[in-house]
Amino acid sequence: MKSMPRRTRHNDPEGFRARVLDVAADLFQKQGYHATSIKDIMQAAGASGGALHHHFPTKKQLALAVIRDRVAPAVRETWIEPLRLAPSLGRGVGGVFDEIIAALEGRQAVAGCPLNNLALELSLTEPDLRNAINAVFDEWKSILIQRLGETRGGARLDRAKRSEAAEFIVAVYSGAMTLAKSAQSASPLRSAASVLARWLREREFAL
Amino acid sequence: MKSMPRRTRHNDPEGFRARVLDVAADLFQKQGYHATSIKDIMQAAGASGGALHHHFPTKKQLALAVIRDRVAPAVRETWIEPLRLAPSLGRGVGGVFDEIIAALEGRQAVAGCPLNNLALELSLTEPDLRNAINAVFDEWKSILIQRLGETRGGARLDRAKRSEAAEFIVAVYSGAMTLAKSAQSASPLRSAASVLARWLREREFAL
DNA sequence: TTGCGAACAGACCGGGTGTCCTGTTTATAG
DNA sequence: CTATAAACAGGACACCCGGTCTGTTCGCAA
Repeated sequence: MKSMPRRTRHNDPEGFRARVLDVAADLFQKQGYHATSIKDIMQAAGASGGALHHHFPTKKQLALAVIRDRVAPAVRETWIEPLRLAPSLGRGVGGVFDEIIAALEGRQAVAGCPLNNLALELSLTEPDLRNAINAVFDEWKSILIQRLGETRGGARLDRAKRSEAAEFIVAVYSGAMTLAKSAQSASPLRSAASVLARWLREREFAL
Repeated sequence: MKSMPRRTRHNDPEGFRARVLDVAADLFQKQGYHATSIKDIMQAAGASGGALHHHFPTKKQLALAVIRDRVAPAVRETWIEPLRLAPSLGRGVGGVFDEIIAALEGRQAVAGCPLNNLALELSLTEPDLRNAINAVFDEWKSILIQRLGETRGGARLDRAKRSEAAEFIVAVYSGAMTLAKSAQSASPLRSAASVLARWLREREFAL
């Protein structure tokens, strides 16, 4: 059990861990996993090699923690929860796209979806990381399948067809973000959002 | 001008260059750019350091050549040309998906789309490579826009809307391939193909 | 045949990689 | 207060990275 918080504390493993994960998640997204050295992370986080190694024995384990404790929560926060709380699926999907596009226009560079980035760089060579990444995609798909079932059009479909539609929505977003990163522009996301919204309406998946 | 081909030739710059590009394209796709060392390439191609450096002074220039001389032609061969020659856009898109899915099932691992892989790993940090990658995406979009204009549904759209639809198709494929690589399964591609085919039909983009 | 530049071989370099190890400090339980 | 383990510091480690350098061989043209 944790003791009461002390005013003056020098050893702060949780704070340290959080700082390192923040920095690593940021650098992994901006530079990629292999292009980021642990020295980069040490310097950006103000961490010593010993401390880093104490909390994350290997770079791979650090990446796993980044996926579990940073990337997955980020997807939940920007996609899954808004989808769960939205009044309708159409509003939910549209709202998420709008949020992401708005956030993108505030920045000067399009870094892409962190889940996509790590998925393409690591899923083929690192099975452990692939599983962790895949779990997030599945969670994402699940909420879409669920909410799809509540729509007029979705109610007409069996589970397999609903799964198809959910996968399709995720694919549209992932692909549009890939194009956006390559073009360094939010425009592909706007296109995708517009076409996808119409698709949802026409198939009666919107409400 | 090239001279007549000799029987016994020891210096074979074109053959050497082709071998290196083949090997590099393969390793870049299977392991990623940063995870592939030039030593890996030397060993797999049976090339000496001096020869490699003579043809490709830096790793980045090798990557650029891989994109221009291997990745771009691959996209042209698997996507652009079939699209150009297809009797209709719907047949074209459907046929390409079928081909890719069939090719995937022959392999034991899903390595993903080489253009996607390189785009996400390099486009943010290497502007030169990003431009080369982006050019391929544009070429891909162009043929889609052109053929879209020949369809009943596409003829009703202005250039901007046609561009939106073209970007959408590319995004669906890219995203589905990302999911396929992450899941190590062709199933997301099958889902995407099915939903996309219906979308093309309903919007009268099929023929 | 000879001259010469392109094609290639292989050693070499400085710097960086991820990981480990030896200490030292800190917090807490007894 | 003392014992003990966790939290941290920082250097050492062996290896590998991308790139360069010098030297040799080849092909062709004069």
